Amino acid sequence: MADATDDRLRLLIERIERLEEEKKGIADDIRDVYAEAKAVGYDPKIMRQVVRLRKMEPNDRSEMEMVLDTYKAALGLE
Amino acid sequence: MADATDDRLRLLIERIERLEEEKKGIADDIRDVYAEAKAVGYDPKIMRQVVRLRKMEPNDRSEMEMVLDTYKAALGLE
Amino acid sequence: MADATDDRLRLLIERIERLEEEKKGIADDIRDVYAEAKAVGYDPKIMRQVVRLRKMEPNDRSEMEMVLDTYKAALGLE
Amino acid sequence: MADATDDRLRLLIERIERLEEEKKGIADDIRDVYAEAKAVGYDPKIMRQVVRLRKMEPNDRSEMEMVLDTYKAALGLE
DNA sequence: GGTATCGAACA
DNA sequence: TGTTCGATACC
Repeated sequence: MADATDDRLRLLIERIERLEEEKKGIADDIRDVYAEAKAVGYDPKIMRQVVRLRKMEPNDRSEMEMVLDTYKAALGLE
Repeated sequence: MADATDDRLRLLIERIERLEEEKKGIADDIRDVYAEAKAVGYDPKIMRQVVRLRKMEPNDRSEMEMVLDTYKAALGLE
Repeated sequence: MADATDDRLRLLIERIERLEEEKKGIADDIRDVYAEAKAVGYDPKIMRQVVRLRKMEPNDRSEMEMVLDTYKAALGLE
Repeated sequence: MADATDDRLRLLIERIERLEEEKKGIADDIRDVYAEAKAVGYDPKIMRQVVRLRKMEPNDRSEMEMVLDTYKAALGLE
């Protein structure tokens, strides 16, 4: 016999489950876009890197790329 | 000088970015629900286990729990 | 023209790479043990759960299992 | 009363646990090296990128970097 | 190979 | 402590 506490927990869990379904739906959409991009010749893996770079502040990105170049030079990478 | 190919890539990337924003919004909502649950005394970590269990087929779940109990007994867990 | 600073960075990187190789070797060993267990009929996924449970303090574990049972009851799981 | 089957499972689990301890020890060592590098002014996050790049085949890396530059140009990233 | 979960690193 | 990020496990 479910009491009030049980119901409160159940409602929270059900809200989470609904949200997780929505999230999964969107994740599927994203996957579809990558698949579509791949089908017309783009490299999904590199697209993911681009998305990551675009998320950064421009200043942070150029700063980061500058330091990265320094390290690569120090290690004979390229 | 952006050509048609550039635009196609850009459009794909922008679709992905919009979807990722939506996904993040929902992830934030989920986090909020767990925080709310924690605030009223529930344990978020255990709630996550429950969510996972509820995702499984009932038969699979009881099968899994039976085997787990067997292993625990074999190892003196509990 | 590598200077002293370059060398310092390189040495740090190389130490990390050696350690990562060792780590990978051990990860491979672990995977092999799970594969061996599976070959004689054990379920690797459930074994991982057992390993996780054994890592916990006995008090924490029984506490956690008690709460989990409560939640499951509240949600009609089992 | 533990039978032979119990013992076999126990031995497998214990082998895994020993290996996981070793693995954790090495992970700690790696963390220490990054901390040491940070203490003398290097950026651990970028060091991790360098380690990742050095893991790739040189050909794969330059190929990847070339495509990445193309995409960045197409998107006005720098 | 890709995604989701988990634990560690950092603020 | 809480969030973010990388590593790991599962599909």
